[in-house]
Amino acid sequence: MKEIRVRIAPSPTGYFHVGTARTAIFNFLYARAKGGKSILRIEDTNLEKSSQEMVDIILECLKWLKIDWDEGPYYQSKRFDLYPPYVEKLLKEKKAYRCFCTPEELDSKREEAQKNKQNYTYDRACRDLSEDEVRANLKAGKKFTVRIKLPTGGEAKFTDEVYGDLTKQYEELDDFIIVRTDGSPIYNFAVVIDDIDMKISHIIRGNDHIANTFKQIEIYKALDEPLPVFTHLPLILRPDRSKVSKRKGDKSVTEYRDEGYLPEALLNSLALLGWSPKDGREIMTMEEMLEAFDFSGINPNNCIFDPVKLTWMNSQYLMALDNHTLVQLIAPFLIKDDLATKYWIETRWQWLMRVVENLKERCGTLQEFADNGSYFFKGDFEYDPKGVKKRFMADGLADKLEEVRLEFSKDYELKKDTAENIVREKAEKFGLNPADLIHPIRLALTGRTGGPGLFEIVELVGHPEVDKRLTRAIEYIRSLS
RNA sequence: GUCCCCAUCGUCUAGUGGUUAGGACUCGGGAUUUUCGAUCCCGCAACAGGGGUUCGAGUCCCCUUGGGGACACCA
Repeated sequence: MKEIRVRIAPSPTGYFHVGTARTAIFNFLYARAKGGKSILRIEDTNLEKSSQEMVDIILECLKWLKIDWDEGPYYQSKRFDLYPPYVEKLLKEKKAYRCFCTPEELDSKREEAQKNKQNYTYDRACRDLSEDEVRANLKAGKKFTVRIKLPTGGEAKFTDEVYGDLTKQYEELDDFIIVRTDGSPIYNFAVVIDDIDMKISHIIRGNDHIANTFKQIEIYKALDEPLPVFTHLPLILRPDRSKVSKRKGDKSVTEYRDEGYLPEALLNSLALLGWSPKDGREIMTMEEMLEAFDFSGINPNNCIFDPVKLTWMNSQYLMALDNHTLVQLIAPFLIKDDLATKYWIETRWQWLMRVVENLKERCGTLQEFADNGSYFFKGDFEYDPKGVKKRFMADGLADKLEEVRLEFSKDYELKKDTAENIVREKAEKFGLNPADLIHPIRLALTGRTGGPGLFEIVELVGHPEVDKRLTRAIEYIRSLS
């Protein structure tokens, strides 16, 4: 049996969006699941926009998602010498021809067609030039492109793994250009030659390439090359059902990363767009996905990526992480938000692991550890106004808190059990429910109305700081009346 | 405009002629908890419309509608 070879072929224009990532994931999964090879090829054919910087982003994102490849990265732009022999062959066999039409001529014809609401196709003006005419034009130094010669009737067809039999009338296709005036290959041509050269057996890409596929199979045919297996994936659309784009503010993979999503969660979410395992599992490791992966399970309709579900999935992954890893992962966020320094984090690792333990089931992203737990690092927060109304207004609260503070200050260790005993005893003494004391203390210690258990917070924030924060709150409450 | 494709809860989906149309996220309710969250339980919510075919259509065919994509010497 023929070796299975797929390619991951991003183009370094724009940015690395979730659609590109999803296509990469499916290629990767297919190659791995079937014991094939994956090839990374950067499609940077003659585009001023493509830069090393954009290429680096692609590489970075793939690595972050842990999608690796067996060969490459190859750069299309560095393979220009690969194409001429194929062009020669097509020309010699009269399966392609030189076109001397100028861009201006073509543009005006296209405009004309559009004005008349006609569908524009190239009029094949140069298709049947005699050899003498061609020679004369060449001698006169006329610039030319190379166009492929397509049948003028009948239908082009191929079988897609997801969409089934696809057909298109040849009248709808024109003798499209394969080589530019400057000798460089057009995308559709370069892709086919590269795929042939790299012995790609399966082409897996977005369904926005279906129209290209009709053109590309003509090149394979003209070259007498066997067709690869085509698999077109449904597209990922924006919530308004239009195409994902940078301009409209759609997030790139790097943005998801920077907001604190885990690569495993993003990958898992993306793999579940258009595909689902037979048993309906959702949270799956790469190994589980590989085991269950099967193209017959691909749903042909386009879909919308739901960031809310991604956050849910991310939180599931977050909760499953061990505390050590979690501290490692949140460290950059703490530093970025100026909550801690690298050195400080290193010295307080054990303590951070306990903090993280208390925060992990309350966070959807890594960023939220910094957001929701900022009071573990800084005491100069504002009190939540709603909380103040609800929790700081009880009669005589300041005096009661002062008593708690004094009792707390007697024990320098201030473990959570001690703190809990003190609060409960005081509540009983005051004739209050423990909650009536717990909530104001939480607000005093964190500025917030929710969060981890109060006594865990007391222990983690620690004695002198707890005292300081209670003092500040007591003063604040007194200033209210 | 032309061509191609698609159509099950708001979203992601299961379903391949006979199902109370299932699951997940979101949302609502309950249990639990010092709060929030997590967890568990319950609930709201869909076969776009119309014709066929068939004893029987979410499932097959046609039309309509809706949506998407492609129409470059871009990739």
